[in-house]
Amino acid sequence: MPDDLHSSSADATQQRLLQAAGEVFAEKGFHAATVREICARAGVHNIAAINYYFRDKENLYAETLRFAARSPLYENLASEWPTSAATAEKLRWFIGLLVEKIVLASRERPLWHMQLMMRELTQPSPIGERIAQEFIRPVYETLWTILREALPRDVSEKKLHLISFSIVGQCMYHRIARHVIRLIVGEQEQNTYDAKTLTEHITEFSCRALGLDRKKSGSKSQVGTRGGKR
Amino acid sequence: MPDDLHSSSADATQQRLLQAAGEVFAEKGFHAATVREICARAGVHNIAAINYYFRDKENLYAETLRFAARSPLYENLASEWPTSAATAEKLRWFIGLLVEKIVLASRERPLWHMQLMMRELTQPSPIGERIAQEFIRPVYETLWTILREALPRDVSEKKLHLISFSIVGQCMYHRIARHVIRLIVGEQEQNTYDAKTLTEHITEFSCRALGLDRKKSGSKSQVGTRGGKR
DNA sequence: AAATGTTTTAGACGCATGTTTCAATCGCCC
DNA sequence: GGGCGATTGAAACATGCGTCTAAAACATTT
Repeated sequence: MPDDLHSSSADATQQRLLQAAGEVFAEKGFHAATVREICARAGVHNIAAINYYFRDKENLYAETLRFAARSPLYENLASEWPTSAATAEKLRWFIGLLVEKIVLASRERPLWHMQLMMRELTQPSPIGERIAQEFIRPVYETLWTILREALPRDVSEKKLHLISFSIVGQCMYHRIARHVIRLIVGEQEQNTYDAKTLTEHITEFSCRALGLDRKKSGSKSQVGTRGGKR
Repeated sequence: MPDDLHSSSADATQQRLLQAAGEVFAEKGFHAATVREICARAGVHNIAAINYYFRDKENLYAETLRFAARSPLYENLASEWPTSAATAEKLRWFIGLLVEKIVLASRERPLWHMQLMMRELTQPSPIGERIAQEFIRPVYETLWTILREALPRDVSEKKLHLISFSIVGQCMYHRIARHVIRLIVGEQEQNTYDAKTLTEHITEFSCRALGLDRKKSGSKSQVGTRGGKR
């Protein structure tokens, strides 16, 4: 028999605890989550392990949040920037990133990462406030850069803020209010809201609102509301 | 001395408990809220009052949610419908209603009503799931009616859903992510986001996206992104 | 094989929670 | 004024929580 058969071999219990804690915290929140349930889901038979590996429950929570913050979103924001593309295409790239990395559960990463982060963003706790702030800032700064380039110079900073909230709000709503959306359209249709569909819709909606053409970086638009089938 | 001077005269302790419970539940959530803090904030010196007037903590929570659901939003949705106005004006009326009654704290009603409702909508609990569902349904049905009239007939139902989520998402984001917004623009600027400002921006943004004119119920639009100061 | 540092186990601890109990008090009607 | 239901008061209850302690089991090195 292979020597890595017994349960606690390669996958250190510390990492299993972090994984399980992330899931439970994301589902139930800090207070409703119990260390006993976390240990049970991690397959750890004793609850003292949390105090052994992590100091206490609060530190465990902060650690899971730190882990979730190390998302691939960061690297994408920094590296894969399409510098040469038209402004409308940059906006599509940004919206696609938000939808793919935050809104929808990606196959590469477990879904509790962004669930937990959203929880901290909508209801910040003293424990993870800082972490969540440092997570969300670069997102808006990236969007600002794109919008500054896309819009006329005389657009006020306040208007720019409102526009960015309109765009980010559209994206985030599909994660934050996913229970409401499921209620309205049913689980079946919600499953058809994949990354491509949402990105296409929100980009189209926003570009028309801003008068951005999809081909060049001009500021005039061509309208005509034909949604059609998809 | 007047006979209604003592603290527990006209304002029944039951109502003070409901009010206090609503505030605490809205701020901290069901689990983090304690009956002792609720009683303290209500000025009730003994904690058994909660089990006396309301059966238990869960029922108290459901009762506060029921109270919050009886919002003036309902009456407005049913009665003050501007039937004769242009479709763009109907959309502005709807957005204005959402912003005023849900997003911003109105003077007429305490702010915990919608705080609590948003909490239940974003993270539904078995206790209040039904109440929250019955609250949000009419909102979307009203928006559907407006959009159906405003958009061409060949717009698919799925597209209509996506559009409605784009509009509602823009509005709700200012309540759900108000901590993020405060972080981004600062508390000072956030205070300038009054009902009029938000309604105007979201209406303009959405009407342009849909190609709706602001005067007639036509489907052509006139663009030119001039934000300017407000 | 012995020693040493690391991890796991079992159990108990103190504390805060929601709930219950029962007596005391108040308001009101006959 | 006495009787009586409704309300309030104070204390105690059981339970579940996060944390701690100390010994056992394990792994690794000497």
